[in-house]
Amino acid sequence: MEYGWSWEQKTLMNELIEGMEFAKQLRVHLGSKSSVETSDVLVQRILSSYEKALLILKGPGSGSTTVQAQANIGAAAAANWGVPESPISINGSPTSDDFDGVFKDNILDHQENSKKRKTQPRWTDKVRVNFDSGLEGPQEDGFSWRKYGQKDILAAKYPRSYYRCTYRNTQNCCATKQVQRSDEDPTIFEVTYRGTHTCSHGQSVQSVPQPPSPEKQEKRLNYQQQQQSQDILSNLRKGLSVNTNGLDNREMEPPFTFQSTSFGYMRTGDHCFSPSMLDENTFLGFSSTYTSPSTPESNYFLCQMNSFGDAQGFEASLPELLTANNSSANSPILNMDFSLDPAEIDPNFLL
DNA sequence: CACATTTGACCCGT
DNA sequence: ACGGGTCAAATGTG
Repeated sequence: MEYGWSWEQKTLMNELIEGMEFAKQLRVHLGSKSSVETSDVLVQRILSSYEKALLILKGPGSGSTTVQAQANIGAAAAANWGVPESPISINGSPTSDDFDGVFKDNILDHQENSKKRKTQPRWTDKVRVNFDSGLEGPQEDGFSWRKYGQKDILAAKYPRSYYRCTYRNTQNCCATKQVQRSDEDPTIFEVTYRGTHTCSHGQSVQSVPQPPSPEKQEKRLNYQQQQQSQDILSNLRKGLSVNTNGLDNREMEPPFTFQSTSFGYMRTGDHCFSPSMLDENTFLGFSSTYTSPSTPESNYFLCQMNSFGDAQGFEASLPELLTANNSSANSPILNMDFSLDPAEIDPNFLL
């Protein structure tokens, strides 16, 4: 659908430009040693913009994709185990059908849901958990998921967990995901996403305050965002080094929630890039929007790129990657003429 | 109290 | 009929 593409392009363009602007502002602010709060806000806005842009690029894709990442898992007390998440798995453009399914079918009724299930975009990521490393607690990808079921799968050794967006009811956000631990390699989790988020929460944490809402979840999110801000800055100052603490490695139900952030992913077979490759000291595994208040410490995914040509991402510098991205992208969106000059971005600008 | 998780039951597609 | 996916009451948590 051309209309769809046009809309996506516009939105993507805006997000990228916005993100770049915020990045520039942040650099200025950092240079002038402005307040932590200002930097904090800017960081959030940057990440928000890029994540939204990537979300657009991600699209539903077709078929399954594979992403492997090493997550630093921390021990968590709760019995709920989190899941590796990769909300931003760039996988080309969505089909119009996919988007129609997501944006139009908001009526929650069983038959509609069944119908929707078929038309919703769906993609799978594989995330590897590094059990040697630790994770303090649940981490999320910026989306807020709520577990609504668990099922033993016939052919699978481990149960499959079902999650849906927390804001399904309040915002008709029908995104869901399934998490299945791999039989062969228990450190790998296959996360199947269905639908895209239409909610205004989670990944797209806006610098603009959430619209005043009577819903209690809003309050909670605000608190979480504050936590995020603190964590983000904290991590930035620490150079975002990987945090690894003990992990309670349970057989069936890892008591952790970990996440791969939208920055930590790339999907196999795609020509897209992962922002986490931009600078392993700054962006790598940087969760800009995790919403769990229980996870002050971040855990990061060290992505093992399965693709991006030769999986050399970690060695590449930001400018190189940006150049590569521009040249390798065959997405019309990426070919848009926005003046992203690699030289303008200091790979360490966030440090 | 308000949220999330657990888990058995139910629904639906194959 | 079977298995995967979802619902919803019970339960847990802060």
